[in-house]
Amino acid sequence: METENIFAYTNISYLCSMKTSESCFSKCLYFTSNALARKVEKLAIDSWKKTSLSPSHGYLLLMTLEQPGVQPSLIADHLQLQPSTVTRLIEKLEEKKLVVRTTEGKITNVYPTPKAKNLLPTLQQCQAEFYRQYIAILGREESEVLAKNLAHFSDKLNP
Amino acid sequence: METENIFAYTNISYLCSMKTSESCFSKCLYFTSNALARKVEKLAIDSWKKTSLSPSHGYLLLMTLEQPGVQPSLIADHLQLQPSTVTRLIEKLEEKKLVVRTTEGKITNVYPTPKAKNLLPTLQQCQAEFYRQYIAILGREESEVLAKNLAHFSDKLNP
DNA sequence: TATTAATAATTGTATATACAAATAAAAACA
DNA sequence: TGTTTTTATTTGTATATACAATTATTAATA
Repeated sequence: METENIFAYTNISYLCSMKTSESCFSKCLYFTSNALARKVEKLAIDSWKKTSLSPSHGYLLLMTLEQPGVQPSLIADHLQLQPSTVTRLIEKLEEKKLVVRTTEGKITNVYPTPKAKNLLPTLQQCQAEFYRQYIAILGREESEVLAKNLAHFSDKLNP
Repeated sequence: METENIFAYTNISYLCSMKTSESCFSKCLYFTSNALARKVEKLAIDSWKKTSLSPSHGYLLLMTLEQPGVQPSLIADHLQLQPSTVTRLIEKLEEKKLVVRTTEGKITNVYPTPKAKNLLPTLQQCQAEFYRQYIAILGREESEVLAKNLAHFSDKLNP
């Protein structure tokens, strides 16, 4: 396949004179996707701060509350994380006495503790707060379209 | 501000029956942006494998080749990474004898070594290869629009 | 039924990244 | 000129994440 290098025009003075937003890197999916993810992450971390949980932990905990006994493999699937990562997240929630695990054969089930159940409203608040925040900045319609787009392109890049 | 919770409809059976791509999380920027970034990252890692450098290291090294003496702060700016992260990346490249640092006062300059200069064609190849790969999967036009979009929304989420 | 293959989860190890604090130098300013 | 503020960089520390290998269990199959 023929492809010119979009970065071929880069040279010292050019790069030097650019603002970040016009950098050649801003045309590159590697940087744009990472930068966006990090900024969204930051927003999410802020929103979840009052629970002293990271967004991943928060969402995982929500999953166990919505679906007590949920299996790590399903969690990994929905949160789009590796099984090993999910194990680590669960371990931490277990330490905090927010979930318990039971294992039967090769199947593990994750259940929320009463402490987690009490936390549910706060968790939902955090989730809503996060949503509200990015909506406020990006716009409702735009946010929805963006998320849809990201999901679409993400799917195309499978696995 | 009034905002209904887009996730409010989630419940056990619903979540259970969904394919990942229709999960409520696929409407959430947190997951969509992270998932995309990770998949793009994976593609990039593959493309850069032949240099045994991570994409970040590769791009940083390219910057020093395009602009010998470039300062960490400018690198951080263009690569959209924290200064501390850039320091760590440079340290590693220094270990590999690919860059050298000189410090005068508070200013540090990063220069590519001859070894790095020899590597330039390979680096450019990797960059082009990465570009070619995602173009092949996502389409040229689509990729460009996507990157532009990501940069746009990323900007809006500043700082 | 016995063997093989697939699946679920975990553990060991490595990575990139960030934040906050520290250091040091330069610039602003009073 | 002396003091304060800003800037550039680095260090210490913590995090999330991943990959590869391992364990254990279940399912498939010959």
